[in-house]
Amino acid sequence: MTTSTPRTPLRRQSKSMSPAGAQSFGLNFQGRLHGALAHRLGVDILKGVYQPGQVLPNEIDSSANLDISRSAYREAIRILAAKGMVESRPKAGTRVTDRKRWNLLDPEVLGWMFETEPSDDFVKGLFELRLITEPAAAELAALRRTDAHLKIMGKALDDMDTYTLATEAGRKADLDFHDALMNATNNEALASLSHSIGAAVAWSTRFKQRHQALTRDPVPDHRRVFDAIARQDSSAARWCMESLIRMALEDTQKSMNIQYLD
Amino acid sequence: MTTSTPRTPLRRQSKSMSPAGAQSFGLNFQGRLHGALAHRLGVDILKGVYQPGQVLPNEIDSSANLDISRSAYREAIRILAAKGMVESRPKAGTRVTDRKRWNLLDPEVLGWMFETEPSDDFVKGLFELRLITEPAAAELAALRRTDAHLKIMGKALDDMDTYTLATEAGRKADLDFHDALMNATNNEALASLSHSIGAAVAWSTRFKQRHQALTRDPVPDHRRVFDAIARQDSSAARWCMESLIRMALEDTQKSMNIQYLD
DNA sequence: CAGGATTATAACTCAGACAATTAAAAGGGA
DNA sequence: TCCCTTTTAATTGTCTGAGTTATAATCCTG
Repeated sequence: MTTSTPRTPLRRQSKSMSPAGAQSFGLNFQGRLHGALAHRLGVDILKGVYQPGQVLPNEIDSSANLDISRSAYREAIRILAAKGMVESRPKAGTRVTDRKRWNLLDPEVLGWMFETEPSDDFVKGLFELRLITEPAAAELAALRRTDAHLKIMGKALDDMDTYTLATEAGRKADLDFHDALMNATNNEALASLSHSIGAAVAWSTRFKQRHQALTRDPVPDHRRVFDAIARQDSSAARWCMESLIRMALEDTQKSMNIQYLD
Repeated sequence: MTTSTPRTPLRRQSKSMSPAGAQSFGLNFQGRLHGALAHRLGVDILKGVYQPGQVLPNEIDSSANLDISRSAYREAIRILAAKGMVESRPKAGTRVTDRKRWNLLDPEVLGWMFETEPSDDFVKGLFELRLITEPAAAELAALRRTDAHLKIMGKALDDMDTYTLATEAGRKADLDFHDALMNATNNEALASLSHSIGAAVAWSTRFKQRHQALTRDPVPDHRRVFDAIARQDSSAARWCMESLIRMALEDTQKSMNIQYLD
């Protein structure tokens, strides 16, 4: 019943059979042992393998079972603690904190979330949040954007057109667009939030792409937002962004329903 | 020019002069060495003592200078890396990441931010974000709240009345109110965001309190929001929340000597 | 039964060594 | 000269084993 199953080996198998390229572009540097373990534990906590309130086995046993050093184990725990997911005290051990204290909007945590199939409710909530913040952001961007912002957004838009969301380059262009928009709002906090959500959306997009090859072309929607911002029409920017997100939500829901039918 | 000045001693001075109570309720467990160091480095990075792109002195030297072990130092760095503030690679060292990658909405980072006087722009941005999310949240809460939520919010409101924002208990009641409201939205992501912002607002409230003893009584404003949510009047809830935040913003701006009022 | 001393257990800190990674320099061939 | 490969060296990463400190739980005393 414990975590006896080794699953993926956590550490690179000595120096035999190097898979070379594999997936070179790993966003999360989990090439380090502590990172890999934090990743695994984080996903397990999100999946409910370890539940809030539960105390993990102590350092000595855990590190021994995982066949890694205590240092590496401790550093992994430190990472999770920094994200509000565990809390450790002498004598009491390390326990999973209450769900409400988890930093769900941490980009890495969001990534872990989309590692496995996130709950329908969560995805819905995420889009709801997006529907609250991004139209407002578009409105602010329309009022405050400079020509430099416009230039970057235009470039990103073109890239989205040439590559598509099916490619990594295309998804990056999508992110660039939204990032530039956020910078245009001249609001760091808002930008930070949207950066996180954007990452999550990128994950879900990838998800979508995997299960449903053909989706609507997103570029026209984006261009409408762009045009509104370019002519500083704040209310149009808001409205176009809202509609863009609703489209994406629709697509995502469709692809997730399909997913459930499998 | 380097960080030679020892400042606060980072580690408890052996076992002499224990200040006993001091501030017992420390939210951040920085009683641990790695936590204390992460705190200090985090604040320094936010203050610009270490700038984005700059590489920190290597582990060996740093830990030696600070007179702590490499383990403790490394765990501190792990914490900062988890919050997106630094990034370390073999041979290249540990460098402060680009500001855009910092998890500014991490509750701990926000706390560090308010440790020193945060920039006017940042506070303004935070309120702007609050002005976007919280009214929307109030609206959702009005639609989805249960009697259990109402009960908690009512209790918090009473507590806010008896204690005031001048006391820790009063600020906690304020947090409780907002937390309950967020739970009522039935949206985890939104709740997580507001939890972070709430913490920041609590810090700024404390700030406000320090510089300007007499502020408007916030309870009536809160009660209007509560009433609207109780009778499931979503648009009223939105409006009342918006006005509540504008009031708070006004007070904060006054206490911070911010020049540009709208 | 309350409150203070005791104990056992866990995290915490330390020191020193070795391994793995990789940026940068050195070298070699066209 | 330029590009590609090899070597080097600096830094983080990992490991081991030991001692220290905080504290939850227990025991003891009044």
